[in-house]
Amino acid sequence: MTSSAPPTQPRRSDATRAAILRAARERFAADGYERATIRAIAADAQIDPSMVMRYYGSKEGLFAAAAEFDLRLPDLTSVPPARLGEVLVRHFLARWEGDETLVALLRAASTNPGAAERMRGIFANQLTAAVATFGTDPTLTARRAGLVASQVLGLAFTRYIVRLPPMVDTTPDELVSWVAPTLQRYLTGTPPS
Amino acid sequence: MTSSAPPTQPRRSDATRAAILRAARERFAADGYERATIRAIAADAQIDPSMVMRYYGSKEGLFAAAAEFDLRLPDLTSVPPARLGEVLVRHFLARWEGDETLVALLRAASTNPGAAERMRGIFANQLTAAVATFGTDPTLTARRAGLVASQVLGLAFTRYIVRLPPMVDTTPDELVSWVAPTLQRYLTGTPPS
DNA sequence: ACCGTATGCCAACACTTGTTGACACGCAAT
DNA sequence: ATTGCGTGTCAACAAGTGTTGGCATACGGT
Repeated sequence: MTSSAPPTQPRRSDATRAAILRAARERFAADGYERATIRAIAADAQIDPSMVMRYYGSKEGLFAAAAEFDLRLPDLTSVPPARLGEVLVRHFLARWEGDETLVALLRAASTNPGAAERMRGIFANQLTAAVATFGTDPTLTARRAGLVASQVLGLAFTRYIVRLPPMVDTTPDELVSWVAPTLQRYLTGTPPS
Repeated sequence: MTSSAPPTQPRRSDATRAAILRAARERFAADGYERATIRAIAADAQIDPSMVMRYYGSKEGLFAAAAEFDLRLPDLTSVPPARLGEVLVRHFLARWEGDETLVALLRAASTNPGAAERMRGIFANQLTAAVATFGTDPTLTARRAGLVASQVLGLAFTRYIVRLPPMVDTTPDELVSWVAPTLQRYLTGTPPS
């Protein structure tokens, strides 16, 4: 997402590349890595399967391009410490509802080692970095971030992947008010004995 | 798991059937539904692929048999209400570490609609039923159960599927003490405004 | 001993997969 | 007009998939 490309002049095939990427994200999000076939993606993008290979090299390469993702975490230092949990849940929910890339990554991460590795990278780097910005015991930072990830990914998993009815039917606002205190404690709570 | 079969007399092929089921669970847990091939499962069980078809009908049938699962939730009415969260996390962790069936189901549920449906059934029925045993507002029971599922499945997802390092390295006891208060609030906490 | 049946293996089918190479068209520069 | 190259289509390959039918063998009941 939002790649800052070097000032290469636009190619005539940019529209096709974008169509492929869009179709790929949809299919990966809906079907997972293995069920999303290059033929189906090409059909959605209304081009020939061989174009996918030419522009992205392989299925793995296509997925790597389609699963580029930035959590776009806000600057947590400018957030009132007591509202960290609320801000985080709300941000994650908005990020998920508005961009299916993360759902694609989530689905694929269950079965594709490369996707799992990327997911690990995203949360280990971006989330842990954000948690580290406000000064708590540095030895606990990784664990706090991991716990936050567990609740936030569990929320996404039950709501967007498994689609548990109570999690699908609940409004984002209600989810925020239930889950925010959890993240708040994971982030700033005193470690249990 | 632990199926209570009618008193049919033991077949000579029971050992083979069991070997297939064991290999299937391992493969489904390690690779997910689509990457776990019948040929690989048969090779693990040291029999011919056609035997799998004869005894389980199809790959879907094999998965259905291999993913039979009971959460074995304890009787929550005999638990001190203040310790419900702790008891639940500990139970889930133990259940996961000791039986790879749930991991198989979890992996498969990401890409296989049937597996997702089964996962929904398990949590909608077994967990919701357990939550309903202690009397809270019945209109909130499903939501409470859903929230518990989100945290518990997120724990499993980050620890066993994506394998986020901080979640893998943390001992079960530490996880319990962090997560128990979360479940406790989801189960018995007053609903937020 | 005989016979029906359960158990197992082998070979093959029909299909889908990712991937590749050859060939046609159209644009831009010379 | 001609050359080169980017863009696109078509057909095909090799490998792997779930699945099926036929055939051998060994067991259990009579």
